[in-house]
Parts: sequence; C-alpha cells; structure tokens
Amino acid sequence: MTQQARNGRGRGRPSSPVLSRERLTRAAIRIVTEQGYRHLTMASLARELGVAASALYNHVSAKRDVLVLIQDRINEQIDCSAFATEPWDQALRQWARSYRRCFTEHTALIPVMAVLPVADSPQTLRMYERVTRALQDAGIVGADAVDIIVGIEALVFGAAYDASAPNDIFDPGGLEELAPTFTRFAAQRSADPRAAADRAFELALDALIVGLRHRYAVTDG
Amino acid sequence: MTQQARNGRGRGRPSSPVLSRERLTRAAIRIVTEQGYRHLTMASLARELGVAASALYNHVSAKRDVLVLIQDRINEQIDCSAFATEPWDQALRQWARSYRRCFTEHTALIPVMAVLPVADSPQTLRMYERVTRALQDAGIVGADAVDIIVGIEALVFGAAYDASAPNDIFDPGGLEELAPTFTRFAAQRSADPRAAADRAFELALDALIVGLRHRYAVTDG
DNA sequence: ATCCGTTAATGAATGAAGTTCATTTTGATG
DNA sequence: CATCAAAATGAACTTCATTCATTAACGGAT
Repeated sequence: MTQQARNGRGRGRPSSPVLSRERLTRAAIRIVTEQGYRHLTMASLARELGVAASALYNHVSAKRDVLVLIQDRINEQIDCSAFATEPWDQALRQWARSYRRCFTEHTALIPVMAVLPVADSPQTLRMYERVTRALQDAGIVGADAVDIIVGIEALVFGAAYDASAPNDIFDPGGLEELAPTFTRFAAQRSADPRAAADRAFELALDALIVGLRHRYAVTDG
Repeated sequence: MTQQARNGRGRGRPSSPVLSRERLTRAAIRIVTEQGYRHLTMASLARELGVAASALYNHVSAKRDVLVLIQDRINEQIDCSAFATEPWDQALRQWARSYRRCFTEHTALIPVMAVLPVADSPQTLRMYERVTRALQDAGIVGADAVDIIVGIEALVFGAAYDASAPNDIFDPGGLEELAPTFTRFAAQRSADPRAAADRAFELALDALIVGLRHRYAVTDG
C-alpha cells in the first residue's frame, strides 16, 4: 500500500507510473501462458494491469508491438549453450530442439516474426551471432552460414505448428477412399499427437543435419 | 441477361442462386491475388459477388471456411507429376519446390492449414496419397512415410514465410554491435530478398533430401 | 513558493470486421 | 392451390483496436 494504491480511480498521472514496457511484457506473457493468445486483447492486458486500455498506447504504438515484446522475451529462453561445448552439428541440433520447444506454445508469434526486422529484437540478434560464430569456427562462412540458420528456422517454425495441431489432423473423415495408403500409414503413428509430431521433427532435423554435415564435411586437419 | 439479371435488388430468393461454394471460392481467390489477404473480408467478398455479406453465411459457416476453400484450391496447383517419372528423392525435391512456390503468396493460409483436419480438404488428401505411394514404392512405409511428408511440409511452410519477408529483415539497425559477424555474413547474401530466400530454401531442402537418401539408402536389388 | 511543461493516466467515441436474425421472396412439391 | 425450404436482404450486435480531448501529478526553472 505504499506506492500504487494511493491513486485510486482518480484521473491523471499517478504518483508513480503504473506501466512500463517491462510490466507490460510480463503481464502479456502471463495472459498468454495462462489463457492463450485468443485472450490477449488490449482490453484484457489493460485489465491485468489495472489500467485503461488507452493507457497502453503511451508505451506501445500498436498491439503488434506487444507481440514483438513477447517474442523477444521468448527468444531469450532458447538454449544456445551447446555451441560452447558440442561440435557444430550437435549444437545445431540441440539449438533447433530448444527453439522449437519454445515456439510450440507460441505459434501465434510466427507470422509476426516472419516479417519482423531483427532490428526490433535484440535477443534474436544475440542468438544469431552466437550461432554464426559457431558455424564460422567450423569453417562455414558468408551467406552459407546465414542460409543454414534461415533453413533450420524454417523447419523449426513449421514443426512448431505441427506440434500444436489437433490429434484428428490426419483423420480422413469420410474421404478415406481418397487416400487409403496414406490413411493406413498415418494410423501407424503414435496416438499421442505431440509424440507423433516430435518424431517427425526429429526425423527431419536429423536428415537435415546429416545433409549439412555431408556438405560441409571437414577434411579435418 | 438471361438468368441472373432479373432479380434486380429485390429481396428474397432470386430466380437462380447468385451464390455457390464454387463462385464464392473463385471470387475469394480473385480478391486475394489482386489485392492480398488484408482485403479479403466478408464484406469485400460479398461486394465482389454483388450480394449482402449475410448471404455468404448460407454457404459457409464462418470466414475460416472461406480460407479452407481457398486452401484446397491452391493445393490443387501443387505439381506432383514428378512422382510418376523421377526417383523418390528427386520427386520429393520437385514437389517441395512447387509446394513452396504455391504458398509463398498464401502465407496467410498457413496458420489455418496447420490446425486443419485433412478431412476438410480432399485435394490435400489426394496429394498425400500420391506422395505416400511413391515412398511406399521406394520401400519407405508406415509412420516413416507420413513423417517425411510432415517434415518436408514443415520446411516448406517455414520457407514460404521467408520468401515473403521484407528485404530489410536482417538489417540490424542500431544494434549492429550486438551481432557483427552475423551482420557481415548477412550482407553477403543476395540483395534481392526473394533470391536470398530461394537460396536458403534450396540449401536446406538439398541437405534434407541428402539426409533422407542416406537414411533410406536402398542396397538395391 | 509558484509556474509550467512533460508524462501518463482516463473515459468516451470511432471504425472495421465478423456474425446473427427476423423477414421476405420465390421456385418446387404435394 | 397451399405449403415448404432455400436463399437473399438489411439492420443490429459484438468484439477489437485505436484515437482524442481532458486531467492530474511530478519536477525543474524563475
């Protein structure tokens, strides 16, 4: 009851700012993790902060900005530690896994990130630098290094969608006769949709890494 | 002036239905290709068809249905012909290229498709069957065949986003010192963002296919 | 101390979009 | 000929994001 409470419902500037980009970001993430992106509205965010919706616009210029703030915070949680200890191919693998794990709960951010200049996202940039350095150490330099990052990210984003798909996604309904073989094979996947998605991701990631290792095979020395 | 025109602006049922899922789909695609997804609203779609927005709900139950209709129509355009002539790995490659080409202009559909049961999309199912059969012929059966499709799709969707990204996506702005190596390498990519995205996709796709060929190498016989 | 400018809130209003509903017309059916 | 079901209408509703004029408090300058 020291600072905030004294500006009851009065108008005008409170004794000490109720809002900040920091608190805004935390509240947004709280809503998103507890209730999902469908419930993240400017109104609900304002309510969570005990403030009018219009007040948010003193700190962000649009809802998109809120999503960008969330995105950068999520990116912070991606585990890049393997680049310090593992060989580049193993490190890429662990990075991709962590990356995907972070974004399976945040697929709503993917369309935003896809068009988002990295300039708005310092954590993303920091991560890219880390990966790039590791590739450079492995002798992979120039556009190739960036292309590898972009390629793995593409797989990660696509696979993040898969992981959040419903379990009946491959149920052909009344159209089974259109795709009998596919239906039969699909039925042999794990009944748990998350496990099935994990398996597909691991298979593709492994193939991708094997292919990269093949292409950038070091003669060593 | 034979059939349609006679029901001027009168209310009630016209002589012959103005709408059908078919015409609705065509009009939606027309709007989307000429003006982009931002301009596809129920109101604009209705206007395009010379009809009230509420009339659309006699044929689709929500806007989402419109997107699903578009999606299935786009899927029809994906080129699967290589599966008839090429070895499985080459065919997969050409399929993936065509798939990505189709969806670069339709990234707005990706979040929809990701959660869309195939039961709502006969063309998708037909395509899956075609790919599955080819993999089966190559000795790849069961869950693995489906996982390969899922994995390639993931890469395709992610790469479709890349291809529609702005050209300044990797411009670090004022944060260059956060990622000097990455910035330097990124500057070595093609100045044309589409070409850069193409290159990254080709690199990842090639690695993925090489990895798959490695894993499912036939001893032949 | 007083004045004043900046910051950061408020609530009301706006506008876009999707969706619902009672109503109406009309071709087809018994 | 009466009735039904399909299909279109326009008005109303809801939910959001966003804008704007207004107001209050803090802090530095006179």
